[in-house]
Amino acid sequence: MTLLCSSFYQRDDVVTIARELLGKWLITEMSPGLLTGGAIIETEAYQGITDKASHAYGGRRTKRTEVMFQKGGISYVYVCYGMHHLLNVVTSVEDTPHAVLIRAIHPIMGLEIIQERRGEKASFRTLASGPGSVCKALGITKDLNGLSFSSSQLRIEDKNTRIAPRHIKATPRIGVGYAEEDAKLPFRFTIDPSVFA
DNA sequence: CTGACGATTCACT
DNA sequence: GTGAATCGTCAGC
Repeated sequence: MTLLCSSFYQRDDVVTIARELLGKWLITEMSPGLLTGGAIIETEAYQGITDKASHAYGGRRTKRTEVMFQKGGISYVYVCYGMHHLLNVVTSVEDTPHAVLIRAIHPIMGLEIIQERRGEKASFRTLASGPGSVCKALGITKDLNGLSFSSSQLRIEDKNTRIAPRHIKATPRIGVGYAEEDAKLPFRFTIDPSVFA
């Protein structure tokens, strides 16, 4: 296993980072030995203060968004609709609040635990197929906000899975209709899970 | 202190 | 495809 180094996260081009996170493994260990994780198959880039879809748009710096202004390589976890946790990867350098939303993973490790967390009814395909369900599947809550992605509890590993650019689809982001012209930007990146079959 | 709303999910039609 | 659930966050008073 290989952790990503700080120079991966601290680049300024969040769109490139969002593309390159595809195929990397996101892994949590919420209690000792209880590993759950899988390969990232969907991401969205949020381009800091100039992006109307971003929580940091216009340089808005609040208690919640503070962690986005820190150095890249840590998590930004927040609650949406009062019930879902969403996980972001903070990128770029200090005071440049770029972030990548992890929207879906292909579950690989700790499948029984993931199924238990998600409930019996969830099919394999939907175990971690949205940003809220990714967090539920991996046990991610606000407790992990601001944590490094090189932690034992929360980590991203490079398994050297090569994703050909032609397998990456770029489309507009989900649920950001309020962002006016920025809502149309092709900042959502997906790959087909069959890559891992 | 208050009101409005959201980077969503799920059950149901 | 539609609508309800549900509460932390933040701007404004």
